[in-house]
Amino acid sequence: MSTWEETLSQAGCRITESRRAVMTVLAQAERPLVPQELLALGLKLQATLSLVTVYRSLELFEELSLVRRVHQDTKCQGYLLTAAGHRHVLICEKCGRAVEFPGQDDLAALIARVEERTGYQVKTHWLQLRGVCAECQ
Amino acid sequence: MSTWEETLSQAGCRITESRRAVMTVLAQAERPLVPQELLALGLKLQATLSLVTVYRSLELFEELSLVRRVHQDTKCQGYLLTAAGHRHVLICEKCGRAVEFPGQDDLAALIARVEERTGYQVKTHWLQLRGVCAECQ
DNA sequence: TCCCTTATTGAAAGTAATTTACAATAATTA
DNA sequence: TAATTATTGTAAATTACTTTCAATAAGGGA
Repeated sequence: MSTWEETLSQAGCRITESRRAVMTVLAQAERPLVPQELLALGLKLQATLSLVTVYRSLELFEELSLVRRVHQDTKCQGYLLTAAGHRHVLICEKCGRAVEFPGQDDLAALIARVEERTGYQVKTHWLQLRGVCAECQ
Repeated sequence: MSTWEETLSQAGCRITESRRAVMTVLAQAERPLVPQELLALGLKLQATLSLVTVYRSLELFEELSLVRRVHQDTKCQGYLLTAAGHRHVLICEKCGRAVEFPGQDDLAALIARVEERTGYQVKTHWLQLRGVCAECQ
């Protein structure tokens, strides 16, 4: 039983073929995928998969922090598997390939300074880099 | 003639009542607004304003860097006036109020390290913080 | 100041994205 | 294995956004 299946079980959710298909596609993807893409790829694994189920699966996975939403300048909506302990995303603007990297400590000082300046209490942060990957350069 | 009007003129665009209404609403807002909200508030200033024009104005303003798009967890698409020289946004998760802050230098070291590790060449970055503002604490 | 050019606008229709309703199906637990 | 009920797919509904096109109004020049 893989990690995500345990997470689902513990949350009282069922492990279905549809969810398995969506998860498998996400696990094999190396760039953020939109619901339509997930459907197209997922259909190869689960012939009866529907777009509605893709949306519902993503909603559930996101709640359980198994998946993260990646935003882009114009269109938002790309989903990526959450790599444990890694928080930030770097996307290639040519091929779309995404890698995650840690970077919490680097931001600690910045966040402390911002809190002091603004009076806000910072709860979460969200950093996304965009560039060109080694192969596309 | 205000700054944004000059920017528009120099780009060969006309200063219209509709654009003025959208800009005025944005200037008075202290949190990111979605197109629908901009329409509702803008109608008080320009009775014939339409949603289509709100979309088109935002598109133009964004091209000219007068306005920036802010992304939120679920709903994407919120627009905020660009504060000159400031790059990052901090949003209160209770009242939605947003403040901007500089923070380029802080990230330079992080970005350099990520480039080295991943082989990517980082072009742009995008940082958004979420927390609770002084009044909502 | 008035006219002329043409960028800009709103209405309406079109397309795409996302959500909801509901009966049928399949995952789990006893 | 049977019973319970979460989950699914279909279809329809809603929302978000874009395009078309004729009417309007901004602003440069007479």
